[in-house]
Amino acid sequence: MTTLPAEVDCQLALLGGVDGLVRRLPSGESLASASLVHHALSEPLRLKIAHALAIQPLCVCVIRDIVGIADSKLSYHLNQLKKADLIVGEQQGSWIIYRLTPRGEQCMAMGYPPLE
Amino acid sequence: MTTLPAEVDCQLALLGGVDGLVRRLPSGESLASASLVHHALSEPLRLKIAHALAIQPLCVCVIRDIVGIADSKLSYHLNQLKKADLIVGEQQGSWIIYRLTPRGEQCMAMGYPPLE
DNA sequence: TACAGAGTTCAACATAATTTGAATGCCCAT
DNA sequence: ATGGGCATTCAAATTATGTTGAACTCTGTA
Repeated sequence: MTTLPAEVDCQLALLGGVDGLVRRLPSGESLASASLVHHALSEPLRLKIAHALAIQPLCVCVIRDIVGIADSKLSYHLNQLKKADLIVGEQQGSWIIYRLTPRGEQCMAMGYPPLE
Repeated sequence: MTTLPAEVDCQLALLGGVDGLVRRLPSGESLASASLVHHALSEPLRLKIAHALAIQPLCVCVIRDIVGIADSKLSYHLNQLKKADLIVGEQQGSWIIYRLTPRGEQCMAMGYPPLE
């Protein structure tokens, strides 16, 4: 009598048991960094903003027209995207123009997640 | 005097203004569905579990050994991944074996997000 | 039937994320 | 140097999410 289902036990043995499998997983830092990106895009509002910026750079007032929310709320969400290094804002005259960072471009270009 | 920064205004005009840009964005449903996936993977713990299941199907007790958390907490997070349609559990004898769904496979295979 | 192992569920609690509106900062034209 | 437009910041209130441990379900076995 084994202590695990055969299907699991057998494949796991080939990897070197639980330890072997664990060694093939991304590091804690990689997981933490990746989960920050997921978190930033886990709000439909922020995802929409990211998609809009994937089309072209935009100033805050146009983004506001696109998503239809109050300024302070928008600032909050732009900040979340900034913290994940997906967007940056650059002052131009009295406007601030947001655009995707290189990382943001890469992320948006992957077409992730795949459609259902 | 324009009411928008030239860079933004000019490109926006080519798309048909704000309306034109909005028409090129994913639908509300697409955004909602995509954000569910991001949300499910926005916790390092859940992301780790997804990576482990990308290597091979596993029963709950092995997943517990991998992530080192209490049963009830693990159940909660497995359930979050299930709700996003990334994993499924199948009873086999006294164990439940979790594996990635086709959608989960697709997502994990994309190597998203790209490394910093 | 009764028991043990494998997982889940539940409700109470703790923590974290989001919303709101008022106050503020910055830039530019007058 | 004042005013108006554009945008951010802050603290308070709300809501969403995650954690905990005890109770429960289900399966296989004696």
